[in-house]
Amino acid sequence: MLQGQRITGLIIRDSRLRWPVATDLPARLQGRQVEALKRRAKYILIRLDQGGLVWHLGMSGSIRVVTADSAVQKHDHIDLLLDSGNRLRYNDPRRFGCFLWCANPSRHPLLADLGPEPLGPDFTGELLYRRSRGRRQPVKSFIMDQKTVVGVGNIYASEALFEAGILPHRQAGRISRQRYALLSEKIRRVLASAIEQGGTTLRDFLQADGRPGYFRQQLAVYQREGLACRVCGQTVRSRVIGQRASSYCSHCQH
DNA sequence: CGAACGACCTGCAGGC
DNA sequence: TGCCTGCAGGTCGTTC
Repeated sequence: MLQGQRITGLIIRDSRLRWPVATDLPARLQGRQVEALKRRAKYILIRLDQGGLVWHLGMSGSIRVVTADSAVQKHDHIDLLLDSGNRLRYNDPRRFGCFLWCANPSRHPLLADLGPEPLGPDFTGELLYRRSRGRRQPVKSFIMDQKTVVGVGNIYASEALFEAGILPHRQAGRISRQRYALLSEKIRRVLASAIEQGGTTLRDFLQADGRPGYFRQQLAVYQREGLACRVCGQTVRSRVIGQRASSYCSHCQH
């Protein structure tokens, strides 16, 4: 339990992340008490008795709970020392994450324009429909835009569009209210299912406990280009949309 | 304003 | 075997 613990120190081994870790962070954090732990989109927000932290794991970051004598591994960037004697050790091979101090983490500018949580009550088909009017961009780009809804990355966007029977390159502004109702439902279902299975392991991604995620086994189109669609048998196709590989079944999706 | 796209970075796969 | 290239991912910042 992190809440209630006091921070006894911070070790910065490698400050190179998306933004350099501030050199005054150890001094700022020393002696602070953790008041609350929250999440918004993929940001971890830690409220302290004075200020707090905005922490993002990028795509390859992980945190493990270790003790002082645990061997340091490649890409271990930061240790957050706690008065329990444990440490939170942050490892991030690709350095896409960040570790930022903020006077009020939940009001950090990075969070200002984020759309609703996909599993929360504010995310509806009606919202997708309204926000998409007049938009000419592909629907896949639209749902991957964090201003539309947070948390829908390339894998889950591809899968949800397949489940909803919508072609990824279809113009967002030309999709009906009814189809967006279905799409919002599928986005929720796909994300909930992926979370249940511990995420999707591609190459080197692992869960916090070191086990792989098992959602990969039920991917319908993502990274299945050239293979038979699991529903109709037709070959899964792929094209680049918004600089991202996007696979789909042209028989099941319209 | 929306939209497109480059940039960041490393590990891995594939080709030679 | 070893080198080189290309790709993958999340999301900000810049440019059109």
